[in-house]
Amino acid sequence: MKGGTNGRPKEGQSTRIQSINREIILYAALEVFSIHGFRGSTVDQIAARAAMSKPNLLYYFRRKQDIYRAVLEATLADWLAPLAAISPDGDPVEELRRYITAKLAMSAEKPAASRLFANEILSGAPVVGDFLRTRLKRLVDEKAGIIRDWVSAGRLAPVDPHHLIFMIWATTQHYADFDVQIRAIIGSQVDRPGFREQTAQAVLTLVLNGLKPRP
Amino acid sequence: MKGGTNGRPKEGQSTRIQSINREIILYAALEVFSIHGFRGSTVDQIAARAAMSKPNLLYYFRRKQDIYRAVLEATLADWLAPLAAISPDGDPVEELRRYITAKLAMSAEKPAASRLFANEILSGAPVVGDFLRTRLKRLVDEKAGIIRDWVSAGRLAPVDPHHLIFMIWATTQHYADFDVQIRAIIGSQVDRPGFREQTAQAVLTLVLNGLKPRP
Amino acid sequence: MKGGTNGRPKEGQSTRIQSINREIILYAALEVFSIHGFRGSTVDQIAARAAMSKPNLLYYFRRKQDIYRAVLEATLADWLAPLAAISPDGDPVEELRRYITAKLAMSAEKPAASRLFANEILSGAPVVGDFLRTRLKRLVDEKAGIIRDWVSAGRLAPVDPHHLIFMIWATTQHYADFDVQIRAIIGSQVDRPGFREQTAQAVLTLVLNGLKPRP
Amino acid sequence: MKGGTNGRPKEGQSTRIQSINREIILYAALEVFSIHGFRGSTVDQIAARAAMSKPNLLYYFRRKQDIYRAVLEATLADWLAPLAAISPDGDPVEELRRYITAKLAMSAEKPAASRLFANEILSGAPVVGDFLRTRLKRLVDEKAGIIRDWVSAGRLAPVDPHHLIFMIWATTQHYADFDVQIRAIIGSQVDRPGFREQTAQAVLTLVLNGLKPRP
DNA sequence: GATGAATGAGCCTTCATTCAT
DNA sequence: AATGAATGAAGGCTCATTCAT
Repeated sequence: MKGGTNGRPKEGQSTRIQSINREIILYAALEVFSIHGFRGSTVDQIAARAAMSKPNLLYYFRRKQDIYRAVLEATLADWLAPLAAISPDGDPVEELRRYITAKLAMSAEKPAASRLFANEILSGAPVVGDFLRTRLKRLVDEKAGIIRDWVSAGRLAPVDPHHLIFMIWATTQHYADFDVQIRAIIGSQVDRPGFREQTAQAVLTLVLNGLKPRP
Repeated sequence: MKGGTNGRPKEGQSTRIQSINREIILYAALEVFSIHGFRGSTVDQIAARAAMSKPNLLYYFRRKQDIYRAVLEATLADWLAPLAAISPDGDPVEELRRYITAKLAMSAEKPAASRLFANEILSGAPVVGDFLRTRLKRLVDEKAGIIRDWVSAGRLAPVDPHHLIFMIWATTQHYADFDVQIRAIIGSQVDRPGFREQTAQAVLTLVLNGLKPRP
Repeated sequence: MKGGTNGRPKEGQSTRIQSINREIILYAALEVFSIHGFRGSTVDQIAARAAMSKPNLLYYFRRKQDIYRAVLEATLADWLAPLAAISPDGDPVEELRRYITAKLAMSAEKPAASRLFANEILSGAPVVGDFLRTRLKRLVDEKAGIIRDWVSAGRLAPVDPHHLIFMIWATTQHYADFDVQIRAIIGSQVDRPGFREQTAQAVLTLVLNGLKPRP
Repeated sequence: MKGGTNGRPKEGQSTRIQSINREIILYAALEVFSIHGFRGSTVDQIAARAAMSKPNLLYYFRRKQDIYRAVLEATLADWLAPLAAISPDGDPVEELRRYITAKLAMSAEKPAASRLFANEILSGAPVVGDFLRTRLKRLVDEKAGIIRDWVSAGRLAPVDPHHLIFMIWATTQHYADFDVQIRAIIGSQVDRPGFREQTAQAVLTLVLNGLKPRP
């Protein structure tokens, strides 16, 4: 019997079925936590979504918190990737266009991840607080530096780099986090084929050119 | 000749102490619900914040749901006001500037209200769903029409009106909803005196002028 | 201010409005207790039926138990009267006929009283237990003696007096206590004008003559 | 692949320990409900009697109502059996003698069941109301028809069949429902060995022969 | 690797009762 | 004589977690 005295799966060594089940659980948990938040979600709900008995689920993750933490961590990596990709060597507008497009794609493809994160932050970031203050801050500050340089070089309009980043986050994530509201207002056209491209177009135009008509 | 079921305060007539306590409760509930969401909040927490015994709190609002609904409704009115104020007769840029400024002010002054709303939407809008599909949609569609006219007249750059409104919502509310994250990244300068104006400046510049340097 | 230092009404001295309100309360309490029993009834229900505020009701009867006790006691007197009226000097059949008729009349006119009593006994007679073991037992034993004498004298068929009394109680009270069941079976004819007389006729025939055809 | 909401035992399949515990609970619930009625009983009381923790009890029956309903239904079958056994082909007096004897036996052996039923009816039959109006009514009407035929054939004294049935119910159940009162009056002789037979003797004599001395 | 059974803690809500006016 | 306001003590039910198999 692998995995220690009580057969509970340790990370590192894991059979095929173990890692499969972990995936199933994490996926189910994401769906549930992203809607109801940590306290509003129940282990039962997650177990039901994972088509698994509750004790079996707790065999893989001993505590509700553990599942939550695992889902969040699995999400954070994806979260950082697009921002990390911004390079000081590219063309400023092109780099930002790519970043915005990537974030919008994530919102469309993994809305649950975005909502999970939003919920966590709204609750005061009890779990990812540390991450925000350390890794995220470092990364953001670094990229803000790049943007500042671009502005100094006259390659971007004079904007505060941090506010720019916040604005991009807000705008792109909004389409995932406030999906219900958007649907309530513009209806099912959200599900039409071209909607994503149209959205990207609108957001990019706005962020890059602004509202004032250019001569 | 009363004959009520429990001497619970009747709607319509209310004594001084009643309306005071109602206010206290709603204020406390806003604080609690805005952080933990509906399911994550407990009546105990609210009662504690209201410095009131739990049964006394339930003397004013029979059910947790009733409190939640009342807080939300009290919030929605404020919510609509700035958008409703956009007038077709004003200068487009000026009207939008005023709108954005007003929304940023609300985010700064009543962040809890914004978070409460965000939580409700994230949970699928179980309570305000109807409101979104009716009153909000009507109002947004009306204002979108105004913006469309401005664009047609060449007084605004060609933008999709709905996406513009979403973008403004996202950006302005972000400062309330993701406050914790913003603080984690740019630290306590959030609390410095001029921060609000500086934020407004940055957002307005971005939304109005865009990123690309203007010649 | 009559009635002592705190104005609570003492028995003995009472203003007109006080005794009126007491009556109203007792009447309302009878209706409620007779259906839901002591524990199943709430002061609220009684107050609502009495068209009175709860604190005002408790101004007259300090505790729920007090109301219950008062209603029961008010009922017991009526309860005993018909049995007490059985006289050793009358004709046996005539005396019993009168008794049965009187009990049936009470069932029809004051079904709630009968049900209240039934509920109390079903619950183990926590309040009237003493009464049963003392006053009621004395009275029943006395009347049983009379019946026994009648039997000895050959004026009644040889029956056990106690069982006879129980049977009369059971049969007559049944029409009040199990009213719902009777209605479910024989429907609304219960409310037809002649039903009471018809019932009396049937019960008397049975008790007096029995099932076997008489030659 | 279970995926249930809470690992609550499914109907249909049940392990040994499940059916044992269900029995224990139903038995305990019968004792409690029969004395205090539905509203007057607490899940705590039942759990205590069943020597089980409250949540464990609720693991088997999710709601207090479910337990109540289950106990009642388990009782109703027994309830109908003796009446259903009356056959048109037997001797009328003999059939009724058997019925009365059977009902008295049930009262003596399962007094709690009788009291449970009495409590339910007194409360207005909120749960068994439907049963009374359908299955019970059908059965009673059928048997009433048989009795009516017997009367027509001169094999029974002229009695109203429904009132006869009510009288038998009343009389036989009285010994269970009003046990406390009977004990208060005739004391502990209730527990003496021959009491049951003596009661049966008395009731049968009365119902069959009536009070008037036969020549 | 999986599940049925069990439980302590907590949460929403009701209710009898009291206090102050 | 009456009522609005307040509260402690349950009571029904849920839920994360553990135990045993």
